[in-house]
Amino acid sequence: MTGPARVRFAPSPTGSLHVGGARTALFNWLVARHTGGTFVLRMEDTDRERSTPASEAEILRVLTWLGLDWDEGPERQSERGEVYARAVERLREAGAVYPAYESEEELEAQRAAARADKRAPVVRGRRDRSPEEVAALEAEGVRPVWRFAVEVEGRTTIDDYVRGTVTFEHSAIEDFVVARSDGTPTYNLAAAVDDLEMGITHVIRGEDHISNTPKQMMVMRALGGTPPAYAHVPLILGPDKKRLSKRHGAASVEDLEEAGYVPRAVVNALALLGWSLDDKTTLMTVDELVKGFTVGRISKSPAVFDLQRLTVMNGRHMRLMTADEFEQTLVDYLWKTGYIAERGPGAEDLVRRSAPLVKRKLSTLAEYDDLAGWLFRPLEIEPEAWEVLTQDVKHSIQVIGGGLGRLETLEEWTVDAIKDALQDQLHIMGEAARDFLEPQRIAITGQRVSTGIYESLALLGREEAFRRYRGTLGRLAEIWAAA
RNA sequence: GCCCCCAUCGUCUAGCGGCCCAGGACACCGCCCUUUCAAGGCGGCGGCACGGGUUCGAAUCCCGUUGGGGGCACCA
Repeated sequence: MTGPARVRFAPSPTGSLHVGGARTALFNWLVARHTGGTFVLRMEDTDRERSTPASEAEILRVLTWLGLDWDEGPERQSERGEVYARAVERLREAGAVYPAYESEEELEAQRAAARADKRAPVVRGRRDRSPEEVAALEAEGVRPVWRFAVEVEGRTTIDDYVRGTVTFEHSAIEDFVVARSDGTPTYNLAAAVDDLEMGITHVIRGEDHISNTPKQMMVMRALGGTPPAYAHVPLILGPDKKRLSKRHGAASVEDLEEAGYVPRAVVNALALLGWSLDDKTTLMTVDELVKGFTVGRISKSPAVFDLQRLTVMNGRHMRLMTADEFEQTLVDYLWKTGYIAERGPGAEDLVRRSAPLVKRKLSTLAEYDDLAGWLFRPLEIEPEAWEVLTQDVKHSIQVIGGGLGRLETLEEWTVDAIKDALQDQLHIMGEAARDFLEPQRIAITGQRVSTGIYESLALLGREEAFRRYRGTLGRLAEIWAAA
């Protein structure tokens, strides 16, 4: 593949953007950017029943979130009725299509017969009706569909970038419908006409479309055009090896966004589903992907989508962000999910100040609350943490009291000063670090797992830290007294 | 039933006849580092679906079997 490519992403706006669709969009976008070409966005909304403006808006929003910008469009097939009508007219003049009046029952009978006969279930209408016969049917009010007259002999061969040469015998291809009885175009007509008219050079799409490809090629050729190059990419599967769908959990890009994944990680993970740069590279920036992406390295076999892999990659990408970038990403996410709003004034500031404490520890933005949630509420010791303290009440009181006593002597309240003081104190008391520091953590955060202890104390401020220390000591003292 | 495609560790993959008694990543299991959890470092476990060919030589080529996926609408 050399020179600037004109590629397109052509989703049907009938729902949110799926992981599989997103990857198709990404591959197309990468080819456009890699070759300095053009990325065209086209809405395949000829199905008026299922297509919705809301779905289209959501797809555009998600593509933007992923950073996949388009150069042309969105074109809408629903607005190109005349283009398709003209194409059908040309096909008619060329004798490539014919009006078919067969009833649903007749078609079903044809298919059933073929099946019983162990033949391909192809449907062919009668191409040789006399003008009188047609006139009679029309008089009865029967509206025909227009079918493509597939050559019965021969074959159509796709030269596919990922699959190599794929051949379809015409005998197994039915006379597919090109225009419905109400005059509207079908997918195979509209897609072929658009790919031709929009000057698409490379069609990169899911493997589920491969059996449509010979039909679309026939339409293009009947129209006097030359089909583009094709690359049919393998599908993305769920853990059960079935095509990825909603029932597998997070299957749409929107789900991933809500679950706290960042665009660059999603893009990286998506690119690596069915594509690889070499035998080693896994963590890649968008720029590196653009630079290294080629269709030639797309794999042939379907890939299982592994959320755990994405999660690891997400953590790595977040750690690679600058402090400011991460802070802003976190704040944006927590506003979007309502987290900050629910916590009222001052919450954003607290999130910003705690951002450095969680940057190295998060693998998704949604985990923020697990580590830092304690900052937003009065001390509240979780049961498992309380159990740790009450296993040896006396020891807990000594250690926490020792920590507090030492901290009270501090003149300046900084991370370094706090760290030095507590480290020194644990040595004086002859305690193992773990035995000494875990109670301190629980005393102020109420959690066994949280942001770092020194940083947490510093962030909390002297006064609030002491209040929490004393609160915990008080509760422990009550138990000690009762015992 | 018919047509098309695919087949390397649990998962994502490298491999396009000798560099491979198969390399990397995630997961898993140890160890190190360490204030918990992580992160990071080191090591381990683990795979060429099966059967025939072709070849001096096959994960790589051919055939078959098995398994998996996709398609078969006046849906896209």
